[in-house]
Amino acid sequence: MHQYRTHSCDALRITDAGKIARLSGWVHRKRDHGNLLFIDLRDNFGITQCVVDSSNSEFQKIDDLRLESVVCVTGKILRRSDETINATLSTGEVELIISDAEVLAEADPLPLQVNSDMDYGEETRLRYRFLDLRRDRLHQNIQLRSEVVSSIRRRMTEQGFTEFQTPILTSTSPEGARDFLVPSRIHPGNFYALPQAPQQFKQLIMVAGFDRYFQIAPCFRDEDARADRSPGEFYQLDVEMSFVTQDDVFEALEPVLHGIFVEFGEGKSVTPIPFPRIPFAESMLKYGNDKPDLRNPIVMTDVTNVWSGTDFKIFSSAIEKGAVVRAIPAPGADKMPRSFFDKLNDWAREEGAGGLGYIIFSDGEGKGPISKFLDTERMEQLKKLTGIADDGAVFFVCDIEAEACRFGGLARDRIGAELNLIQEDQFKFCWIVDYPMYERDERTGRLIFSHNPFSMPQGGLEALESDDPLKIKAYQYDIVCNGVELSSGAIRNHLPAIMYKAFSLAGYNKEEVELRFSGMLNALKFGAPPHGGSAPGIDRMVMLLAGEQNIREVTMFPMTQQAQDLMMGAPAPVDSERLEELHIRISMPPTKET
RNA sequence: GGGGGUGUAGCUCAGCUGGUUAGAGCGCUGGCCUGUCACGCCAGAGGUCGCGGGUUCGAGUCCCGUCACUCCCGCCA
Repeated sequence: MHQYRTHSCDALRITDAGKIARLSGWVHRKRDHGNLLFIDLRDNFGITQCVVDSSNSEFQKIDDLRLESVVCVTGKILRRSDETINATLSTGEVELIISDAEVLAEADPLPLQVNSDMDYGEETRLRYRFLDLRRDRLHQNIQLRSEVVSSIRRRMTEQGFTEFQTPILTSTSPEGARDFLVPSRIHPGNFYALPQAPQQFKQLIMVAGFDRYFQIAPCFRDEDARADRSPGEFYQLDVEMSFVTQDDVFEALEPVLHGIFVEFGEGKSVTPIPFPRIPFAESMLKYGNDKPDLRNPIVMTDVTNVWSGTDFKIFSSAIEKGAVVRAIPAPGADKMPRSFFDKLNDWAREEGAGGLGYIIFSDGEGKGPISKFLDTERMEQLKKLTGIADDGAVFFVCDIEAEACRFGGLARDRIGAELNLIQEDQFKFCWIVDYPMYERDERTGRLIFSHNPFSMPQGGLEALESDDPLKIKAYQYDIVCNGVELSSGAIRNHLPAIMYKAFSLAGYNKEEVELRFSGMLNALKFGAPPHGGSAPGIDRMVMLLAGEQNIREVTMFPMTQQAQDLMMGAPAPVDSERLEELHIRISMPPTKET
């Protein structure tokens, strides 16, 4: 018989009755009846009830065990009597009658209860992460994550992609986020950087002729955390392909994403292939942002013309100064009480907007404080534009375009949630395409790259030379699911001439570009294939699939919001000898005076 | 860097308008219980009310500061 176990704690069934079995696991729960003791023994796979009574010499040893101690028990498998069957356990028709028991490891009293689904404070959970991970919910989430990653690997490989590793110690990249730096011992005063993403490497892999690359890639960015953003590190399904158009990238990724979400989505419906493609400008107009939650059926429209020149001066004079009015149709809102509209108005004020104007339609007639400013003709136009004609309400946001989009988007989310319009049982995917290549930096007035400086501008060199830079679009795209940005990607700029020109518009001269991107540029000068790719976030995909609101719930060993690992005690000071070796001297920030 | 929330027993929380000895559940320790499955019953131990200062006859409670966790803004392709 095996030293530790003949079966897992999820293996025994009624057909095993009569056998001698050996199980090892954690003491999940004890039910002590004095002379009869039940132990729920748990391992990775499940739970089996084990029984011992006081006539057994092992009784006292087991009776003394605290919860979460590790024990190996051996004994006969018995069919339970009909009244004692536990239908909630897969092993509930049998139990193990303990004849021998060996304590493999004793547990101290627990700082958090493993056998409970109670909410615990984040600090306790992170400090004792190994205990939290034993608990069902987190255990399942991490298991799911592993299965998702395996399935991604299989699906990518089947589509002809090849997995490669790229360096973790690399050079600092001038664009994007703050780098994590690693001091060089051999080169005093010089630093490696951890990759923010394997962006340049994957392009170099294409230049090297490997055609289709993917990697479950760790990415490191020294930026502040959010609920959906780990501090420090996260993982991407990093993808790059040669000789492809934007549509080829979409067609390669859609079946993988669709397949994953069908496989692990537990019956929720998934947007059929091909996913809708929504131009950036259209998304901003209709949804107020570039990561629309399409489970919300509300679509905004521009109704500036409806309000222009009316006697409602708040809107009409703002329009004269360049503001726009966006309508947020709210089907069914005519049935809501007055407090619903007041609450939304209060919320709008808290968000810094002037308020949230509205017109209520019931039986085809417009009512509400501002409806009197619209004559019949304008009212008809409004009904036509918003699709709200007989029953419902229309909310209005009036501001300069960017602010109207932003706030309208928030209001759309809010109203959709309040009216229970969100289709919770769905995964709604879309591509956002045609991002602008450049935007104006509001503080400096300078032209900056909107997204990736390595993206190919639509229209190529000609567009860069003759068009208004702010009108140039890039072959740059995001994939969005249920309002979560999963990835961004692009067809890359593989031509040095276009790269020099693209950077010069953003204020970098040829020398600077060569200095900063020598590796990349050099490679492009020796025959680079047209190529492009994307990089969906693994953590966020698993978050969506697990139905979690927080990325720490799908991360095995996360750090706190302040980027500390409470379990391992990182970051931590190091010995002065280590610092000397690295040619580093600490310069502490001044301590605050009180 | 900024704004909000939380911080009371090992854990989750209650503690009113400032007023006697700060409570409950779980866990822990001891006792009783042979068919439970969140077993039940009895008893006990366990507290720098995050920390520092202030107001007050009196502070868990009010004020100021600070620290930790968290949510958000900035930041982040």
